[in-house]
Amino acid sequence: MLEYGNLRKNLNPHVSVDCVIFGFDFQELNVLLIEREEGYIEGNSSSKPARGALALPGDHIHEDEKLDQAGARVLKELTNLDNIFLEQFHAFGHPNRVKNEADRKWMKTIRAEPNARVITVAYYSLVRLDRYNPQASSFAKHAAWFPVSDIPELAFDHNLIVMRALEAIRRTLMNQPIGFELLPPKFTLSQLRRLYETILGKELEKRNFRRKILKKDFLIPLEEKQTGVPHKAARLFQFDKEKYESHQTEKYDFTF
Amino acid sequence: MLEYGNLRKNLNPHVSVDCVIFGFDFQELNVLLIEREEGYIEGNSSSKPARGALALPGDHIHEDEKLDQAGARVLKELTNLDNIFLEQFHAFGHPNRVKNEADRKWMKTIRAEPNARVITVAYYSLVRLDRYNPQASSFAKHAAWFPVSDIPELAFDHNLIVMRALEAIRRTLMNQPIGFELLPPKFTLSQLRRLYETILGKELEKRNFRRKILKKDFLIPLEEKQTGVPHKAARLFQFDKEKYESHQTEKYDFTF
DNA sequence: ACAAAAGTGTTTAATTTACACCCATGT
DNA sequence: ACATGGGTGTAAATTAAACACTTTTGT
Repeated sequence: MLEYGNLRKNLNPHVSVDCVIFGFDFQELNVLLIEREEGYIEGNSSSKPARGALALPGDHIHEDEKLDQAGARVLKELTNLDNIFLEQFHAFGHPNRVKNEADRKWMKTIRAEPNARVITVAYYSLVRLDRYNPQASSFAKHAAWFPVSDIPELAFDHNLIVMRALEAIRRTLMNQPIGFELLPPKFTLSQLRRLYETILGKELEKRNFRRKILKKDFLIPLEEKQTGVPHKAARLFQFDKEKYESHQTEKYDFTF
Repeated sequence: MLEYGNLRKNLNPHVSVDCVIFGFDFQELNVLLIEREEGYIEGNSSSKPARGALALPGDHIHEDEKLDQAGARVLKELTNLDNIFLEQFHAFGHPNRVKNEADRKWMKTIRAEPNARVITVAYYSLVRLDRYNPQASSFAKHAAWFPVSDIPELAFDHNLIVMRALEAIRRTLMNQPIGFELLPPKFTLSQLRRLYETILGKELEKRNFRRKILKKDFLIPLEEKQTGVPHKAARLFQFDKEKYESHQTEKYDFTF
């Protein structure tokens, strides 16, 4: 259980982690943001968020905690999910990144050392929306999904962090099959393609995409089909992580 | 000028930067390591480095300094070079990363807070050996190049950091033309190919490499040739950064 | 003359691209 | 019946891979 505000012990006031949690609703790529409130957990969630009242989920690290653990803890506290894809992508440390007036005012209410310079280590995380249960966590009423195409103004340098996370996920998407982390275990090839199109911001030709991705040989075609759709039901596939990892082979190709 | 040891002010004892500085001598990829000595600068450089006496160049950040600035400062102090390729690739923060006995003993002699947990933000840097002048800096006699194929045991978690830097440079080498940062302004295609072969640890076919890299259209062929080589002199080329950046176009391709 | 690396082309296979129609399902 | 997305194949162009001999230079 979390102790909050100035009361928390074993907390390193100089280093934090922030998580850019992505979710895909088959239409858009979304980021989970929290509405910050005085007192961290308690507070009235009914008031409209003021300008800059939204932020990435994050926390200071504990003194005896690895960075990845801290990231996983933040994710767990917010979503109640374990074993979620989570990858560090950049550290942000501008000397004034937590020093603007609005942010400082808020920090004074919740931080032991509100004037300290804070370096943050940023992670991006991929969550299947069907796993995210807003009831599961005490933070839930403070968190909401925002489409990446329309992120509001955020606290600190969090808009920058979201942008960098997007760049990181786009880069990685083509080099590692991370897209599956955003889809349910069984999915259609069109859903997969739309995921790629959404993240890359680019249309992909249906037949060619299908051929390419199936050639990779880590997609297991199921006998199952979609149901309840007002058109021909699509075959469902499963991602075979084992197969991917065993077939994994270094490949070098100039892409510049 | 650097103030050292416990006397340094404005220094953040919780966060450091470390630089993995790569250099290419046309044979091997090398890393610049420093021999750590009590008192940081002063000390006898004639004694043999003891086990674990080598480390990556690094320093704590200053309170008013950006992370990238801190990295550039470390590089500058060690090599007297400005405007060098330098890229952050990972933050390391294991709670015990600076807590082993040998390391702690040494830290007590030079650090204001030897017991503090230190998160380090790691950079890799690419330096042309012809620019590195060992006379230029007061650290020079403490620094030496080591081939990446034979890195000795290093302080802290620096062996891990070097490994991760190598992975990062290999990944980036095929996606961005960073290799040129390791070569003199004028180079032959064989030198360029050997650079790629060395970093990737893999032979590349001469004619195909030549065709591929020339098609990229950012190599300017010069009228000049090599001299003093006991074989047919090769044509020299220059990398045209402007041209690269203008031709720069997003390209998506599955490489998994 | 010899050793050593430079420079050059072609053939074959694999991959990429562009493109259009019928099918199955729910309303 | 109609609207919606599912599913399929081919031809042409491009790119990748494999491969060997002649040239130039210093010793």
